[in-house]
Amino acid sequence: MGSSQARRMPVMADVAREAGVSHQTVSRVLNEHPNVRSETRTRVLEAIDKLGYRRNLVARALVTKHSRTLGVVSFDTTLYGPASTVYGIEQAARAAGYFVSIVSLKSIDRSGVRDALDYLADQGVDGIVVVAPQRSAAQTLADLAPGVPIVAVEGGEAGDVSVVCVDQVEGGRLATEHLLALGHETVWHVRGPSDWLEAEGRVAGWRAALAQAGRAAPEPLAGDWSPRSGYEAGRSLASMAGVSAVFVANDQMALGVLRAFSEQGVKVPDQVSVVGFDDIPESEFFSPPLTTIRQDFDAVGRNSIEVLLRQIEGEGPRACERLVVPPSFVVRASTARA
Amino acid sequence: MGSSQARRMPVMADVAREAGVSHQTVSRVLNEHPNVRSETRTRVLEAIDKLGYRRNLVARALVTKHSRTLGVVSFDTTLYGPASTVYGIEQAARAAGYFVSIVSLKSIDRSGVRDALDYLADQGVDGIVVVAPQRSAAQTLADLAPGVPIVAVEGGEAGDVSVVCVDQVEGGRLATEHLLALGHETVWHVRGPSDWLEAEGRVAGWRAALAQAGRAAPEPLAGDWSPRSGYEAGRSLASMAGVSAVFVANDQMALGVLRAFSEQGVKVPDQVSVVGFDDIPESEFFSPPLTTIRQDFDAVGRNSIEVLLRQIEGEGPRACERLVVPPSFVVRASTARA
DNA sequence: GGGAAGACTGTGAACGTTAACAATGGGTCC
DNA sequence: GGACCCATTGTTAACGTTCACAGTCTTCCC
Repeated sequence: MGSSQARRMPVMADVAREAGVSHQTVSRVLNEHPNVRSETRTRVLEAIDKLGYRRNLVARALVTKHSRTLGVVSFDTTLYGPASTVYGIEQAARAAGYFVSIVSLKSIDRSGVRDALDYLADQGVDGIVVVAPQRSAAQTLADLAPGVPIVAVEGGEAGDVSVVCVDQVEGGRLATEHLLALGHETVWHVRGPSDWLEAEGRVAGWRAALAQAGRAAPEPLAGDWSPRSGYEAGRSLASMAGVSAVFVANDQMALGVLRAFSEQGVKVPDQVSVVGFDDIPESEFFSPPLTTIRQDFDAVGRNSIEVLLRQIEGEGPRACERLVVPPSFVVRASTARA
Repeated sequence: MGSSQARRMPVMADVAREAGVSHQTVSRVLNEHPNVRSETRTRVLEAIDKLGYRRNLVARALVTKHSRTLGVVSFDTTLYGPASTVYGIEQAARAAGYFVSIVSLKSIDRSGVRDALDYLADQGVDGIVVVAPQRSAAQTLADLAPGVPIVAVEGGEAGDVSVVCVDQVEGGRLATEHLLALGHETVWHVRGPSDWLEAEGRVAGWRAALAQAGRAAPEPLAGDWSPRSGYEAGRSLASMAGVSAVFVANDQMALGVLRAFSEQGVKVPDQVSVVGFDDIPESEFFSPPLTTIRQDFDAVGRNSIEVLLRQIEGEGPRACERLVVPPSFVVRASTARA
């Protein structure tokens, strides 16, 4: 207290003077260069401590050309899936000593993704993770400003860029096979928006399972991931005859379906079985507790950072990896024998 | 295609040469300095375009001492509240031309917050928003590395640092008064963890409303925000006599309470009325749809950036602001006349 | 026509770090 | 004992931008 603007932050030269060495020796101590006499090292360390010196990472980044910052582009981090993935990414990145700079897109159009990418590249990030599971986003990645490594999460086919994703097709298949195994004649599906690769994958898994069992696939009902859209789909389903099993593409919509059924007096699981997707923390406490497919978002986040760092730090030509995380099945009380 | 490593990025000097001016003139064009002949400006702009030049923000930050990056420290961005707040912050920051660097804490202890703050300060952020509504976090902010402006979201009393928050006490009061107005003798409360300021505020509002109406306040039941803890509290409440109205400190726990009541055959709202807090997207589709207190996380995010920027860009002594966002009341179907 | 004000442009020096290279000193090996 | 190596340290020059200041060229006024 006292001086209005504490005297200027000490720099490396100040530490050097204090310790009676050159600034380069200070730099060497900071960077753990092996060839520094241990007595010198302690002297420098003491000086650093005494002066309260902190290395200026901006200056460092300027000369090394590495910011130790990773960029994350995501769509609507308010949703549980993206939020969890970003969280996993952030944890993994920090553990690896990287900062995380984030851009949340409100809507995904080609130019939005491109802008976000440019924006992050300008800032000098060492690599970028794109959590944007829409087809439109995935395509944009192909023709990106080169030079900065990229990993796509849930990124579809991926011509040129590495991808980490959950096996959505397998998830859809698991859900459907479970319902079929319970003796249901066929399985209805409330799908996610058609622009989303995840939605497509789940539809594909559902179709495949039905086809394999030789059952007809009813027309899927369209949703937009929101509980409301699930509710509306639920009302439609409740009014239709012969619906005994529904696979809903995410837990939020499943909640809406459950609500609609409950309003219409349709008992779950007595009259209709319902399976969701995601396993959000709430699912276990739905009425009834929801049987669902769990995605390990944490693993996705961790893996994407691993792949990205391999690209950043690795030598040689950038191999384009594709890493698939398996989903798992969580049985609760919303499904029953037909 | 072709060169394995595209030739080095052009720098300002390259643009200058191309346009036949000095590097300083290029800088002036980039920074929209008024005294540049418009013909010169176009020439520079063309050169920039032709070369595909992009300004190096790291070098710029080194000399200006401003990174145009804001730090965000948050606790568990997987929860709806923090996620929404961070989202609002990010949108507002980007709109103001700032990058956002984020640190998500797994648990909040004094040293965790301090480390996060140091970490961000090292990176050279121009300001920090701390979304850490625990008392322990709030206290740490007081004795922080000075020099970098800070705003606390949901930060409690705040000796020295600006705070933006939702009026939790008012929220608790609204919920309780609503239930009292419906004719309930008293209102039970499932509270959040005691370390959280938000939990305290809601308890205080609930107590105040009961006291004002001259009613006795039953012992609150402890929860940890999770649906499971709500479920357990719900089981206790279901087994107790004379419970007709419950104010639950967040929607997730309210879901657990609803589930427990449903299992025990307690009808909501016929036998017991329930009010939640947050208004998460799911609440509208609970069984029954939940009456709750809505927090405008978006406004909180926007306001916190406004306050922070005022501190960063404003001249003069840093005024310590306190901005309170009012909660609003959402009536749905989980409450009824006693 | 002399001078001053202002518009426009250029030159050199920061900013704080790491990289590259040079210098010193002590030892080892033959 | 001289060549050579290695550990340790210092010196100088980048990195790519903005800032401070110094020009130059108009223009305008008396």
